[in-house]
Amino acid sequence: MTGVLVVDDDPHLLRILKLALETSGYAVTTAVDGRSALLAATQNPLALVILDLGLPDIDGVTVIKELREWSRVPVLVLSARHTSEDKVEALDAGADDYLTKPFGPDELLARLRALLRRSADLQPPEPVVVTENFTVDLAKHRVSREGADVRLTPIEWKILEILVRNPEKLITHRQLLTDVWGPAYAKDSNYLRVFMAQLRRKLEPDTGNPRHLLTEAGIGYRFQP
Amino acid sequence: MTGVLVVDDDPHLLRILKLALETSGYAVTTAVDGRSALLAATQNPLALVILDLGLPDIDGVTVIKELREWSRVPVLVLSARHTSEDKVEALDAGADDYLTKPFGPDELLARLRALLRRSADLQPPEPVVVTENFTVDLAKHRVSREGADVRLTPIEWKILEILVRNPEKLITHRQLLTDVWGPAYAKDSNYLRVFMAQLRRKLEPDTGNPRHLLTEAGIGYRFQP
DNA sequence: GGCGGGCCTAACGGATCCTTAACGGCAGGG
DNA sequence: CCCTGCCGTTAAGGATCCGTTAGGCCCGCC
Repeated sequence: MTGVLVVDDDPHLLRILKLALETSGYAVTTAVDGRSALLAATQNPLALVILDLGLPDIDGVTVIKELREWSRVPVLVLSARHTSEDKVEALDAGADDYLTKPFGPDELLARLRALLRRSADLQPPEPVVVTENFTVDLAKHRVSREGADVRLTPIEWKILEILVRNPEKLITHRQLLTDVWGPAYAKDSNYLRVFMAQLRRKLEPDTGNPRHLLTEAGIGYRFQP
Repeated sequence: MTGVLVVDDDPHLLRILKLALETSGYAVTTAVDGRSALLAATQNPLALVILDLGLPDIDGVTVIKELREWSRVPVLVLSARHTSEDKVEALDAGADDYLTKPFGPDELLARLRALLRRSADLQPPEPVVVTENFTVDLAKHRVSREGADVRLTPIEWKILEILVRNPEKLITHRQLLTDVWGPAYAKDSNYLRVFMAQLRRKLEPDTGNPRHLLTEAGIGYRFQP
């Protein structure tokens, strides 16, 4: 079964789309805003995303950019805005097609078939770790948050890399110190605390209550995806 | 070089399209009817076809179907007909996108980029890399800026080539040094800084604020298309 | 031999980054 | 209640790294 995610804040249109798609044989999941759309995209195996640009919480283009940081799923954009600038912006952000409202259901389904046909035969694995707040691309050595690149210093990156490569696993102070600074610096100092504070300031939404870079008192740190 | 075939029976529109595409860095071949279009498609290595449906000899949809019997090249359809039936027919015949006249050149180029981006996943890495400021032709060993060729020394080219072949990926100093000068020269000196300055002076519009040849302090460099 | 292009070295201002120290919050134990 | 670890945060110094320029060396070419 082909999974399709439909994102629209209009419940009426959402119901119509869901019905039309399901009668055409697709498995449909829905979302009503950008936040929940990105979350749903991480949890379901999707073959295509239909995205309305006019969302209540996040700008639709931002949703595309964030999605594109870790996924290549085809994105078909729906929008009431029909200027060239809007279309160019969405397409260059990573969308695959742009359909202006009002549209006929036949055309939507045809464009959907075209996209699915084109992307039917590719699925390369991606060395990208993603959380709801930031994404880490190990291969490209790059970390971004809310669509924007985050600049990390060499030591910050090294620490983050070690933690991210061992999700949910507890890494001791000693291991981090020797891996980053070398065996000579294995004795505890407060380098680590300083850099963890830096990392959290750059990546965590609430520095006081970290959600992904957790500390295990007296032992070490842990990365929670 | 990214080859694009443009098929249209209106010589005026054809000339406009050809010019717009060439200034964007594509290699354009043209055809004025369906017969010659199918012939041209067999003879040139193409990355994309832009096809006007209103041709004098063969019906456009038939052209798509015939083309699809042996080629998977992305097809972007132009047409004055804007009914759902026309779009569905063309898309289901094998077209990848359907753009109704009149259209803005910006939108056409954006949709073209979207199609090329999608189909680039299957093919080996592109022989031509284009940025808004300069283009690099890996195959022909040439780089041009604002239409004019840029003279690069052998070492400058080697550095640029390595960076461009790994878009957005961070390349460490060590890797650049060993790849360009050999393993013996892996120890840091400042050749690299000198040559990066040279490259930026030749390619970047604002040397002080590089937009494509980015430096990652303490680690290496990154090419941003 | 003169000449020019390409490559390496040296040096300096400026930006970035690492280290260190100091302070406050928090919990547990005396 | 105070004392003591442990952690998080901030700020400032000094060290390191980067970009840039200038000059000298080497080699091929006129």
